[in-house]
Amino acid sequence: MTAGKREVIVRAATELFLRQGYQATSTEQIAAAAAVSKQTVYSRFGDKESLFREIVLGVAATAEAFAADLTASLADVSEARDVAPVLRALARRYLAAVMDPQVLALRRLVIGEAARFPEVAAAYYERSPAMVLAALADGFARLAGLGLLTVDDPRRAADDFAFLVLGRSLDHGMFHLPATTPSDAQIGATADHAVDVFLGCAARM
Amino acid sequence: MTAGKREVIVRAATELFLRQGYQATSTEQIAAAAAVSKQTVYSRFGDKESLFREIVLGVAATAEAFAADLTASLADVSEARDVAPVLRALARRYLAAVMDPQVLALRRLVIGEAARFPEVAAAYYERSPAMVLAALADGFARLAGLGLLTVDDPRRAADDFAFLVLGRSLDHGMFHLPATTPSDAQIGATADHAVDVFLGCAARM
DNA sequence: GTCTATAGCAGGATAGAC
DNA sequence: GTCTATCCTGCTATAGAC
Repeated sequence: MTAGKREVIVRAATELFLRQGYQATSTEQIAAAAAVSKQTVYSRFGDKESLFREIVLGVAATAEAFAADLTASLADVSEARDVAPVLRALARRYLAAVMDPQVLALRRLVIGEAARFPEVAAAYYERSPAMVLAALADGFARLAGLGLLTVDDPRRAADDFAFLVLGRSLDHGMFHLPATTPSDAQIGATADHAVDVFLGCAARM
Repeated sequence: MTAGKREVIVRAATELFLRQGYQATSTEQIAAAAAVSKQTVYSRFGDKESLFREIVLGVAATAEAFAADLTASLADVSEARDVAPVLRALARRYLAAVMDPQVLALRRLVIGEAARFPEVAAAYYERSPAMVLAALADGFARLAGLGLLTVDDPRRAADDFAFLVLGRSLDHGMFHLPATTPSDAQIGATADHAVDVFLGCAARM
Protein backbone atom coordinates (compact mmCIF):
# COMPACT_ATOMS: atom_id res chain seq x y z
CA MET A 1 0.00 0.00 0.00
CA THR A 2 2.68 2.45 -1.01
CA ALA A 3 0.54 4.35 -3.44
CA GLY A 4 -2.02 5.02 -0.73
CA LYS A 5 0.45 6.84 1.48
CA ARG A 6 0.90 9.63 -0.95
CA GLU A 7 -2.82 10.17 -0.82
CA VAL A 8 -2.87 10.11 2.97
CA ILE A 9 -0.07 12.64 3.21
CA VAL A 10 -1.74 14.96 0.73
CA ARG A 11 -5.00 14.75 2.62
CA ALA A 12 -3.39 15.49 5.98
CA ALA A 13 -1.27 18.32 4.62
CA THR A 14 -4.22 19.87 2.85
CA GLU A 15 -6.22 20.01 6.00
CA LEU A 16 -3.38 21.49 8.02
CA PHE A 17 -2.40 24.06 5.39
CA LEU A 18 -5.98 25.20 5.03
CA ARG A 19 -6.46 25.51 8.76
CA GLN A 20 -3.14 26.94 9.87
CA GLY A 21 -1.45 28.34 6.82
CA TYR A 22 1.78 27.34 5.14
CA GLN A 23 4.37 28.59 7.56
CA ALA A 24 2.50 27.66 10.69
CA THR A 25 2.31 24.06 9.53
CA SER A 26 5.43 22.02 10.14
CA THR A 27 6.45 18.95 8.24
CA GLU A 28 6.46 17.18 11.58
CA GLN A 29 2.77 17.95 12.06
CA ILE A 30 2.02 16.73 8.58
CA ALA A 31 3.87 13.48 9.16
CA ALA A 32 2.12 12.96 12.48
CA ALA A 33 -1.32 13.68 11.05
CA ALA A 34 -0.67 11.28 8.20
CA ALA A 35 0.74 8.70 10.62
CA VAL A 36 3.99 8.38 8.72
CA SER A 37 7.49 9.56 9.42
CA LYS A 38 8.93 12.81 8.20
CA GLN A 39 11.31 10.90 6.02
CA THR A 40 8.43 9.41 4.09
CA VAL A 41 7.05 12.84 3.44
CA TYR A 42 10.40 14.03 2.16
CA SER A 43 11.03 10.99 0.02
CA ARG A 44 7.68 11.50 -1.75
CA PHE A 45 7.61 15.22 -2.18
CA GLY A 46 11.18 16.43 -1.98
CA ASP A 47 10.46 19.40 0.20
CA LYS A 48 7.71 21.39 1.84
CA GLU A 49 7.36 23.86 -1.01
CA SER A 50 6.76 21.16 -3.59
CA LEU A 51 4.15 19.57 -1.40
CA PHE A 52 2.43 22.93 -1.08
CA ARG A 53 2.42 23.55 -4.80
CA GLU A 54 1.02 20.16 -5.58
CA ILE A 55 -1.74 20.50 -3.03
CA VAL A 56 -2.94 23.95 -4.06
CA LEU A 57 -3.01 23.12 -7.73
CA GLY A 58 -4.67 19.81 -7.03
CA VAL A 59 -7.47 21.40 -5.07
CA ALA A 60 -7.83 24.11 -7.67
CA ALA A 61 -8.74 21.41 -10.16
CA THR A 62 -12.10 21.16 -8.40
CA ALA A 63 -12.87 24.64 -9.60
CA GLU A 64 -12.30 23.66 -13.19
CA ALA A 65 -14.98 21.03 -12.82
CA PHE A 66 -17.31 23.63 -11.39
CA ALA A 67 -16.67 25.96 -14.33
CA ALA A 68 -17.52 23.16 -16.72
CA ASP A 69 -20.67 22.58 -14.75
CA LEU A 70 -21.73 26.20 -15.10
CA THR A 71 -21.00 26.15 -18.79
CA ALA A 72 -23.21 23.12 -19.18
CA SER A 73 -26.10 24.67 -17.33
CA LEU A 74 -25.99 27.75 -19.55
CA ALA A 75 -25.60 25.64 -22.66
CA ASP A 76 -28.79 23.82 -21.80
CA VAL A 77 -30.86 26.91 -22.28
CA SER A 78 -32.68 26.60 -25.54
CA GLU A 79 -34.43 29.20 -27.57
CA ALA A 80 -37.56 30.96 -26.38
CA ARG A 81 -36.93 30.05 -22.80
CA ASP A 82 -36.88 32.55 -20.00
CA VAL A 83 -33.36 32.95 -18.71
CA ALA A 84 -34.25 34.51 -15.37
CA PRO A 85 -34.92 31.29 -13.45
CA VAL A 86 -31.84 29.70 -14.97
CA LEU A 87 -29.68 32.59 -13.84
CA ARG A 88 -31.22 32.56 -10.40
CA ALA A 89 -30.42 28.90 -9.93
CA LEU A 90 -26.94 29.41 -11.29
CA ALA A 91 -26.32 32.37 -9.00
CA ARG A 92 -27.35 30.28 -6.00
CA ARG A 93 -24.99 27.48 -6.85
CA TYR A 94 -22.18 29.89 -7.60
CA LEU A 95 -22.51 31.77 -4.34
CA ALA A 96 -22.86 28.61 -2.28
CA ALA A 97 -19.81 27.09 -3.94
CA VAL A 98 -17.61 30.11 -3.33
CA MET A 99 -18.76 30.54 0.25
CA ASP A 100 -17.90 26.97 1.11
CA PRO A 101 -15.53 27.16 4.10
CA GLN A 102 -12.93 25.03 2.36
CA VAL A 103 -12.96 27.21 -0.70
CA LEU A 104 -12.65 30.35 1.38
CA ALA A 105 -9.79 28.82 3.33
CA LEU A 106 -8.00 27.96 0.12
CA ARG A 107 -8.40 31.50 -1.12
CA ARG A 108 -6.99 32.86 2.13
CA LEU A 109 -4.08 30.47 1.94
CA VAL A 110 -3.18 31.33 -1.64
CA ILE A 111 -3.60 35.06 -1.14
CA GLY A 112 -1.56 35.03 2.03
CA GLU A 113 1.29 33.18 0.36
CA ALA A 114 1.08 35.09 -2.91
CA ALA A 115 4.32 36.91 -2.17
CA ARG A 116 6.24 33.70 -1.53
CA PHE A 117 4.55 31.68 -4.28
CA PRO A 118 3.58 34.07 -7.04
CA GLU A 119 3.31 31.35 -9.67
CA VAL A 120 1.00 29.36 -7.46
CA ALA A 121 -1.22 32.40 -6.91
CA ALA A 122 -1.29 33.17 -10.61
CA ALA A 123 -2.01 29.57 -11.53
CA TYR A 124 -4.77 29.35 -8.96
CA TYR A 125 -6.36 32.51 -10.26
CA GLU A 126 -6.32 31.28 -13.83
CA ARG A 127 -7.76 27.90 -13.00
CA SER A 128 -10.37 29.00 -10.59
CA PRO A 129 -11.91 32.47 -10.58
CA ALA A 130 -10.82 33.34 -14.08
CA MET A 131 -12.06 30.07 -15.50
CA VAL A 132 -15.51 30.55 -14.04
CA LEU A 133 -15.66 34.10 -15.33
CA ALA A 134 -14.68 32.92 -18.78
CA ALA A 135 -17.34 30.21 -18.67
CA LEU A 136 -19.94 32.81 -17.74
CA ALA A 137 -18.82 35.09 -20.54
CA ASP A 138 -19.12 32.27 -23.05
CA GLY A 139 -22.55 31.38 -21.77
CA PHE A 140 -23.77 34.95 -21.95
CA ALA A 141 -22.43 35.35 -25.45
CA ARG A 142 -24.36 32.27 -26.46
CA LEU A 143 -27.56 33.52 -24.86
CA ALA A 144 -27.07 36.81 -26.64
CA GLY A 145 -26.76 34.92 -29.90
CA LEU A 146 -30.08 33.26 -29.20
CA GLY A 147 -31.64 36.64 -28.55
CA LEU A 148 -32.37 35.80 -24.93
CA LEU A 149 -30.08 38.44 -23.53
CA THR A 150 -28.86 41.77 -24.81
CA VAL A 151 -25.22 41.95 -23.97
CA ASP A 152 -22.72 44.29 -25.42
CA ASP A 153 -19.56 42.91 -23.96
CA PRO A 154 -19.95 39.37 -22.63
CA ARG A 155 -16.83 39.53 -20.57
CA ARG A 156 -17.92 42.64 -18.78
CA ALA A 157 -21.37 41.21 -18.30
CA ALA A 158 -19.80 38.15 -16.69
CA ASP A 159 -17.80 40.34 -14.31
CA ASP A 160 -20.87 42.35 -13.39
CA PHE A 161 -22.90 39.24 -12.80
CA ALA A 162 -20.22 37.50 -10.78
CA PHE A 163 -19.55 40.36 -8.43
CA LEU A 164 -23.16 41.35 -8.01
CA VAL A 165 -23.65 37.80 -6.83
CA LEU A 166 -20.47 37.25 -4.83
CA GLY A 167 -19.12 40.68 -3.99
CA ARG A 168 -20.06 41.50 -0.48
CA SER A 169 -20.33 37.94 0.76
CA LEU A 170 -16.93 37.00 -0.55
CA ASP A 171 -15.27 40.12 0.76
CA HIS A 172 -16.79 39.51 4.15
CA GLY A 173 -15.90 35.83 4.05
CA MET A 174 -12.24 36.59 3.42
CA PHE A 175 -11.96 38.32 6.79
CA HIS A 176 -14.38 36.49 9.03
CA LEU A 177 -13.43 32.89 9.50
CA PRO A 178 -15.87 31.55 12.03
CA ALA A 179 -18.66 30.06 10.01
CA THR A 180 -19.71 33.01 7.95
CA THR A 181 -21.39 30.41 5.80
CA PRO A 182 -24.62 32.05 4.68
CA SER A 183 -27.92 30.28 5.15
CA ASP A 184 -29.90 29.03 2.16
CA ALA A 185 -32.29 31.90 2.65
CA GLN A 186 -29.50 34.47 2.55
CA ILE A 187 -28.02 32.86 -0.49
CA GLY A 188 -31.38 32.89 -2.21
CA ALA A 189 -32.05 36.53 -1.40
CA THR A 190 -28.62 37.67 -2.53
CA ALA A 191 -28.76 35.63 -5.71
CA ASP A 192 -32.23 36.85 -6.65
CA HIS A 193 -31.33 40.46 -6.05
CA ALA A 194 -28.19 40.12 -8.13
CA VAL A 195 -30.11 38.60 -11.02
CA ASP A 196 -32.73 41.33 -10.81
CA VAL A 197 -30.10 44.03 -11.07
CA PHE A 198 -28.25 42.17 -13.76
CA LEU A 199 -31.25 41.59 -15.97
CA GLY A 200 -32.50 45.09 -15.37
CA CYS A 201 -29.35 46.39 -17.02
CA ALA A 202 -28.02 43.67 -19.23
CA ALA A 203 -30.71 44.61 -21.74
CA ARG A 204 -29.37 48.12 -22.03
CA MET A 205 -25.64 48.18 -21.64
CA MET B 1 15.03 61.22 20.35
CA THR B 2 13.41 58.31 22.09
CA ALA B 3 9.92 59.02 20.81
CA GLY B 4 11.18 58.92 17.24
CA LYS B 5 12.43 55.37 17.52
CA ARG B 6 8.99 53.98 17.98
CA GLU B 7 8.01 55.64 14.74
CA VAL B 8 11.06 54.31 12.94
CA ILE B 9 10.42 50.77 14.13
CA VAL B 10 6.78 50.93 13.08
CA ARG B 11 7.72 52.20 9.67
CA ALA B 12 10.34 49.52 9.10
CA ALA B 13 8.11 46.74 10.39
CA THR B 14 5.20 47.90 8.29
CA GLU B 15 7.23 47.75 5.15
CA LEU B 16 8.61 44.30 5.94
CA PHE B 17 5.29 42.83 6.99
CA LEU B 18 3.59 44.13 3.87
CA ARG B 19 6.30 42.80 1.62
CA GLN B 20 7.09 39.46 3.24
CA GLY B 21 4.21 38.61 5.51
CA TYR B 22 4.11 38.15 9.24
CA GLN B 23 5.89 34.87 9.73
CA ALA B 24 8.53 35.44 7.11
CA THR B 25 9.58 38.65 8.82
CA SER B 26 11.85 38.18 11.80
CA THR B 27 12.30 40.59 14.65
CA GLU B 28 15.95 40.67 13.72
CA GLN B 29 15.11 41.97 10.26
CA ILE B 30 12.86 44.59 11.76
CA ALA B 31 15.54 45.74 14.17
CA ALA B 32 18.13 45.88 11.41
CA ALA B 33 15.85 47.81 9.06
CA ALA B 34 15.05 50.27 11.81
CA ALA B 35 18.73 50.48 12.76
CA VAL B 36 18.08 49.61 16.37
CA SER B 37 18.73 46.50 18.40
CA LYS B 38 16.24 43.72 18.91
CA GLN B 39 16.05 44.59 22.55
CA THR B 40 14.73 48.03 21.72
CA VAL B 41 11.99 46.52 19.64
CA TYR B 42 10.99 44.22 22.47
CA SER B 43 11.11 46.91 25.12
CA ARG B 44 8.72 49.08 23.09
CA PHE B 45 6.26 46.55 21.85
CA GLY B 46 6.48 43.59 24.17
CA ASP B 47 6.39 40.99 21.47
CA LYS B 48 6.03 40.46 17.77
CA GLU B 49 2.31 39.89 17.90
CA SER B 50 1.60 43.18 19.62
CA LEU B 51 3.72 45.00 17.10
CA PHE B 52 1.74 43.37 14.32
CA ARG B 53 -1.60 44.29 15.84
CA GLU B 54 -0.59 47.88 16.35
CA ILE B 55 0.66 48.22 12.81
CA VAL B 56 -2.33 46.74 11.05
CA LEU B 57 -4.82 48.75 13.02
CA GLY B 58 -2.74 51.87 12.59
CA VAL B 59 -2.66 51.54 8.84
CA ALA B 60 -6.35 50.70 8.77
CA ALA B 61 -7.01 54.14 10.23
CA THR B 62 -6.18 55.56 6.81
CA ALA B 63 -9.26 53.86 5.47
CA GLU B 64 -11.45 55.59 8.00
CA ALA B 65 -10.25 58.90 6.67
CA PHE B 66 -11.07 57.77 3.16
CA ALA B 67 -14.58 56.76 4.19
CA ALA B 68 -15.10 60.20 5.70
CA ASP B 69 -13.88 61.68 2.46
CA LEU B 70 -16.42 59.73 0.43
CA THR B 71 -19.19 60.72 2.78
CA ALA B 72 -18.25 64.34 2.33
CA SER B 73 -18.27 64.15 -1.43
CA LEU B 74 -21.73 62.63 -1.44
CA ALA B 75 -22.95 65.12 1.13
CA ASP B 76 -21.92 67.95 -1.16
CA VAL B 77 -24.48 67.02 -3.74
CA SER B 78 -27.31 69.46 -3.54
CA GLU B 79 -30.76 69.26 -4.96
CA ALA B 80 -31.44 69.31 -8.66
CA ARG B 81 -27.94 68.31 -9.53
CA ASP B 82 -27.10 65.39 -11.73
CA VAL B 83 -25.57 62.63 -9.67
CA ALA B 84 -23.95 60.73 -12.53
CA PRO B 85 -20.77 62.78 -12.78
CA VAL B 86 -20.43 62.77 -9.01
CA LEU B 87 -20.68 59.01 -8.89
CA ARG B 88 -18.24 58.64 -11.73
CA ALA B 89 -15.65 60.72 -9.96
CA LEU B 90 -16.28 58.88 -6.73
CA ALA B 91 -15.98 55.50 -8.40
CA ARG B 92 -12.64 56.51 -9.86
CA ARG B 93 -11.24 57.56 -6.54
CA TYR B 94 -12.59 54.47 -4.84
CA LEU B 95 -11.11 52.07 -7.34
CA ALA B 96 -7.77 53.84 -7.44
CA ALA B 97 -7.58 53.85 -3.65
CA VAL B 98 -8.32 50.16 -3.29
CA MET B 99 -5.96 49.16 -6.07
CA ASP B 100 -3.07 50.99 -4.47
CA PRO B 101 -0.29 48.41 -4.06
CA GLN B 102 0.08 49.16 -0.37
CA VAL B 103 -3.60 48.70 0.25
CA LEU B 104 -3.64 45.43 -1.65
CA ALA B 105 -0.61 44.23 0.28
CA LEU B 106 -2.31 45.04 3.56
CA ARG B 107 -5.38 43.13 2.51
CA ARG B 108 -3.26 40.13 1.60
CA LEU B 109 -1.45 40.31 4.89
CA VAL B 110 -4.60 40.52 6.98
CA ILE B 111 -6.39 37.81 5.03
CA GLY B 112 -3.41 35.50 5.19
CA GLU B 113 -3.11 35.89 8.94
CA ALA B 114 -6.84 35.81 9.60
CA ALA B 115 -6.60 32.37 11.17
CA ARG B 116 -3.89 33.42 13.60
CA PHE B 117 -5.30 36.89 14.29
CA PRO B 118 -9.06 36.70 13.93
CA GLU B 119 -9.68 39.83 15.97
CA VAL B 120 -7.27 41.78 13.81
CA ALA B 121 -9.01 40.59 10.66
CA ALA B 122 -12.42 41.42 12.06
CA ALA B 123 -11.28 44.84 13.25
CA TYR B 124 -9.69 45.59 9.91
CA TYR B 125 -12.83 44.63 8.07
CA GLU B 126 -14.98 46.84 10.26
CA ARG B 127 -12.72 49.83 9.97
CA SER B 128 -11.94 49.61 6.33
CA PRO B 129 -14.24 47.90 3.81
CA ALA B 130 -17.30 47.95 6.02
CA MET B 131 -16.84 51.57 6.92
CA VAL B 132 -16.69 52.63 3.29
CA LEU B 133 -19.76 50.57 2.46
CA ALA B 134 -21.63 52.17 5.32
CA ALA B 135 -20.59 55.63 4.15
CA LEU B 136 -21.86 54.83 0.67
CA ALA B 137 -25.15 53.54 2.03
CA ASP B 138 -25.63 56.73 4.03
CA GLY B 139 -24.83 58.85 1.01
CA PHE B 140 -27.25 56.95 -1.22
CA ALA B 141 -29.98 57.21 1.38
CA ARG B 142 -29.46 60.93 1.47
CA LEU B 143 -29.56 61.22 -2.32
CA ALA B 144 -32.73 59.17 -2.31
CA GLY B 145 -34.21 61.60 0.18
CA LEU B 146 -33.42 64.44 -2.19
CA GLY B 147 -35.14 62.57 -5.00
CA LEU B 148 -31.92 62.28 -6.97
CA LEU B 149 -31.81 58.51 -6.78
CA THR B 150 -34.43 55.83 -6.43
CA VAL B 151 -33.09 53.35 -3.99
CA ASP B 152 -35.05 50.74 -2.19
CA ASP B 153 -32.42 49.44 0.17
CA PRO B 154 -29.45 51.80 0.53
CA ARG B 155 -27.23 49.15 2.00
CA ARG B 156 -27.79 46.82 -0.87
CA ALA B 157 -27.34 49.63 -3.32
CA ALA B 158 -23.99 50.40 -1.70
CA ASP B 159 -22.90 46.77 -2.04
CA ASP B 160 -23.95 46.68 -5.67
CA PHE B 161 -22.16 49.90 -6.43
CA ALA B 162 -19.00 48.94 -4.59
CA PHE B 163 -18.58 45.56 -6.23
CA LEU B 164 -19.57 46.72 -9.67
CA VAL B 165 -16.72 49.18 -9.31
CA LEU B 166 -14.15 47.05 -7.51
CA GLY B 167 -15.12 43.44 -8.10
CA ARG B 168 -12.99 42.06 -10.83
CA SER B 169 -10.04 44.40 -10.29
CA LEU B 170 -9.84 43.66 -6.61
CA ASP B 171 -10.19 39.94 -7.07
CA HIS B 172 -7.47 39.99 -9.67
CA GLY B 173 -5.30 42.23 -7.55
CA MET B 174 -5.43 39.85 -4.62
CA PHE B 175 -3.65 37.17 -6.63
CA HIS B 176 -1.34 39.04 -8.95
CA LEU B 177 1.27 40.98 -7.09
CA PRO B 178 3.51 42.39 -9.78
CA ALA B 179 2.14 45.79 -10.56
CA THR B 180 -1.42 45.00 -11.40
CA THR B 181 -2.01 48.67 -10.77
CA PRO B 182 -4.51 49.70 -13.42
CA SER B 183 -3.85 52.70 -15.61
CA ASP B 184 -5.94 55.82 -15.32
CA ALA B 185 -7.68 54.87 -18.53
CA GLN B 186 -8.61 51.45 -17.20
CA ILE B 187 -9.82 52.93 -13.96
CA GLY B 188 -11.93 55.42 -15.85
CA ALA B 189 -13.47 52.81 -18.12
CA THR B 190 -14.28 50.46 -15.27
CA ALA B 191 -15.71 53.23 -13.12
CA ASP B 192 -17.88 54.62 -15.91
CA HIS B 193 -19.25 51.23 -16.80
CA ALA B 194 -20.05 50.48 -13.17
CA VAL B 195 -21.91 53.76 -12.79
CA ASP B 196 -23.85 53.15 -15.99
CA VAL B 197 -24.99 49.76 -14.76
CA PHE B 198 -25.71 51.09 -11.32
CA LEU B 199 -27.78 54.04 -12.47
CA GLY B 200 -29.53 51.92 -15.04
CA CYS B 201 -30.92 49.81 -12.24
CA ALA B 202 -30.91 51.95 -9.14
CA ALA B 203 -34.01 53.63 -10.51
CA ARG B 204 -35.92 50.39 -10.56
CA MET B 205 -34.82 48.12 -7.78
C1' DG C 1 17.26 53.10 27.51
C1' DT C 2 20.17 50.88 24.54
C1' DC C 3 23.40 47.63 23.09
C1' DT C 4 25.91 42.73 22.80
C1' DA C 5 25.55 38.16 23.79
C1' DT C 6 23.09 34.17 24.55
C1' DA C 7 19.58 31.01 26.17
C1' DG C 8 16.21 27.91 24.62
C1' DC C 9 13.72 25.81 21.26
C1' DA C 10 11.56 24.44 16.89
C1' DG C 11 11.80 23.80 12.13
C1' DG C 12 13.48 21.76 7.64
C1' DA C 13 16.10 18.42 5.97
C1' DT C 14 19.28 14.15 6.11
C1' DA C 15 21.95 9.74 7.67
C1' DG C 16 21.86 5.14 8.64
C1' DA C 17 19.60 0.89 10.39
C1' DC C 18 16.26 -2.44 8.90
C1' DG D 1 10.63 2.23 1.33
C1' DT D 2 10.12 3.18 5.95
C1' DC D 3 11.44 4.29 10.46
C1' DT D 4 14.37 6.54 14.46
C1' DA D 5 17.69 9.62 15.60
C1' DT D 6 20.18 13.65 14.62
C1' DC D 7 22.31 17.91 12.44
C1' DC D 8 22.11 22.63 11.82
C1' DT D 9 20.17 26.81 11.17
C1' DG D 10 17.35 30.57 12.57
C1' DC D 11 13.86 32.17 15.36
C1' DT D 12 11.69 34.58 19.66
C1' DA D 13 12.76 36.32 23.72
C1' DT D 14 15.78 37.59 27.74
C1' DA D 15 20.01 38.62 30.75
C1' DG D 16 23.46 41.63 31.84
C1' DA D 17 26.89 45.35 30.79
C1' DC D 18 27.03 50.30 30.02
